Amino acid sequence: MAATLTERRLFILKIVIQEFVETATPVASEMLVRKYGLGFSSATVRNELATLEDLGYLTHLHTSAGRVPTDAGYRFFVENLMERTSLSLAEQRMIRHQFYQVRGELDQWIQLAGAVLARTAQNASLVTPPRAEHLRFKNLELIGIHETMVLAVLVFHGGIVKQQTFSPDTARSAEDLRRSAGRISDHLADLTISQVEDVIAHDAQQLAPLFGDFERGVIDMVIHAMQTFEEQAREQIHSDGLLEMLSQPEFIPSLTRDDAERAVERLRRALEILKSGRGFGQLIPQALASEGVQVIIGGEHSEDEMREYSVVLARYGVGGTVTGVLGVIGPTRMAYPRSISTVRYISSLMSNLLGDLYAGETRPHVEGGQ
Amino acid sequence: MAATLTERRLFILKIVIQEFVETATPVASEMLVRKYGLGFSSATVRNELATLEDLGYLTHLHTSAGRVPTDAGYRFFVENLMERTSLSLAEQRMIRHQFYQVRGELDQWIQLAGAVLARTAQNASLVTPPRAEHLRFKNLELIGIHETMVLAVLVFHGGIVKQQTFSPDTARSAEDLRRSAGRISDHLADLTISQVEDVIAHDAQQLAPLFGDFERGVIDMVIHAMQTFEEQAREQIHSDGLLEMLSQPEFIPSLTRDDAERAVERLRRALEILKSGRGFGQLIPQALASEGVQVIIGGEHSEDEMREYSVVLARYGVGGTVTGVLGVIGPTRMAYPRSISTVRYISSLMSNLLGDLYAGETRPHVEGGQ
DNA sequence: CCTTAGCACTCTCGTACTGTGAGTGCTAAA
DNA sequence: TTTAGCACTCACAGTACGAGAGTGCTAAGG
Repeated sequence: MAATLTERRLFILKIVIQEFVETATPVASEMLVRKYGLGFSSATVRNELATLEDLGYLTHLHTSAGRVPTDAGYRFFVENLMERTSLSLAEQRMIRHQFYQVRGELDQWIQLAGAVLARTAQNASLVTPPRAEHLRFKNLELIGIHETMVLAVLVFHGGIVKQQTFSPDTARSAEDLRRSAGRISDHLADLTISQVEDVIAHDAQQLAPLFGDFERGVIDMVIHAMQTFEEQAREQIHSDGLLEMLSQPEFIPSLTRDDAERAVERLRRALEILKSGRGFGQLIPQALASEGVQVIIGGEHSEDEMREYSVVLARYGVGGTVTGVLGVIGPTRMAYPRSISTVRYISSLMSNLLGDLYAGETRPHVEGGQ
Repeated sequence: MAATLTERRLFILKIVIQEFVETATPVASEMLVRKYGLGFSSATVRNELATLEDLGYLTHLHTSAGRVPTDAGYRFFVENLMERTSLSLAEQRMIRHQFYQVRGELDQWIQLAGAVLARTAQNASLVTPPRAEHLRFKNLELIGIHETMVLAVLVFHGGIVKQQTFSPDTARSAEDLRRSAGRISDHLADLTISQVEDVIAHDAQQLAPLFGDFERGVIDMVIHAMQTFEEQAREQIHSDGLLEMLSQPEFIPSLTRDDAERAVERLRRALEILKSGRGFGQLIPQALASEGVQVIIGGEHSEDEMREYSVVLARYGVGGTVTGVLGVIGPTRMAYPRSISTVRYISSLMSNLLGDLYAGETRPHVEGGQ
């Protein structure tokens, strides 16, 4: 039972997994011998395969089919067998160039990160916007659109901007609006929601002369906007690369009836997972609390719907304050080395970009730097 | 040959289409007689069906299958047979309520419009943001994030906001930034891109004393930002409701082999169409130039990839200046009355909402108004 | 002339059966 | 310990067949 993992067995396990990842078909003993010019016969390989199966790293779908890695097999591969590579310098340069094209536009970074992850890892990707735990107010601008409509531009620390229109009870001049905005900005500068609420609650008397009905209304709106914005931010997950993932063989039905049916079902499920974000909901906070690249393989997920998928995640951001999560999701049969190096590279790239937005924070250096 | 369209034939055509839209299975003569209590036999119906087939409104997949509408059949139905309904008041109220929840947030309107269209019409939806043909500058705000990083908030007419960060060569105080922003805002107010360019090119001498290197740099950035923003806006198509569309029977494979395969293929195609926006690219400008609800059915599309789909589109917006397009896309077997009334309602709702943002423009009144 | 009952014909769909090929597991010998 | 040999298993594709649905046509009836 308790067979040992000889050098040869490790090697066979490794090539079985690599082979399966590449071809998506169960791998046979004979084939390994031929393709890799192994110095021993297929019967020997079969014996080894049987042992690896006993150890739980491989399985059989049915008696006369080739071997397929189990989740445990992938886990072992990721932990002990695969070589840690980096993206090629050419790829790195190309990616950096794309980010350079949209310099200065945070929203675009996120979109681009998703697109690049998907294309590079040939799987779906997910990116959450970088967010501080709590929004910190920085500045408010009020711009009259017409007599009864005002555009409020709220700026928060970290270059986060939110716009919101509202119609005040009484018309106000541009000058009035500017003054009001200035007064409010001065008083709320650098505060979080709860601090804003505190200030308003406690200093009501002192503020009364400065803040009329209009200003009170605006502040209420600011609080409301910050609250909903924080809530949205917590849940917001950009996903991309659906098509890339769907071009994986798992989703391309062979000619047999039930496989086609299963493929459609898988497809629909995958869609639901990506669209709703259910399935990796809990993964995000978990990843936010970790360092380095996280890999969650198939059955290791806590949700059933995810047990056919693996996720490669990494935190990115500056220091411990403004962070987001990005990663790749795909079938458990995934090119882990590539996914991992992609996620690692993009996350450090994004960290660097964000670093430029924040002064005085520690700034990790990206491989092959910018 | 040149058979006439008697009252009875029209009625039969109508119920055939309604039946097929509802059940997604070819409709048989016997079944019509039973279900609709027709006063004549199935043989008679068969004769009539044959005539309608001669006229090009129906087809046969093979000899012994029920009738299926052709594109021409749907077209005739939409034009002459279907009764124009409106969404129920309850639905209208529910939808208005949802929009009320996100009042003041233009981005959310678009997202919500897409979601509501999809859910109500049970198909995919597409929405382009409302855009003026040309951005018109309104206001610029410069906010220092730290010594070497400045956040620029550009506000355009129509409440459109764009943010952009950049790092100036030399550090500047908050007061400096405000003054620069003010000067630039004053000079560029209400201008389009080309006008901005003109001003800069022609008034170089006069402006020289006011605008130093820093201001020139900022203005260049503003021009660049406006350009890319306009380009992006032209191409931007939000789509939603992929899942709703995919729950249509067209995408749910029956148990037969080739059908399953075809379903997967359809699915993949649909995805590509929605993701890339190819396929209805030309439809958008076309819809922008038209009034009312446009229906494009199957083979009427100019692209082959779209010939299995129908699109129901409408322009929305204020006057002729700030407009967008929204609509529904799904299999040609579509509940046209419902899709059309949904699109009609949402488009007038969006027009109304936008109307509040623009003073002095004509403002069409939405059914059951807000 | 329109309607309809009757019936033959066509085509799909599901099932059952079969041969083939790939690949394993085991055994016995080297 | 390795390996040749072989029986065994199982998916897969092709074929055949019966059942069922629905049409188209024809001939009779109003």
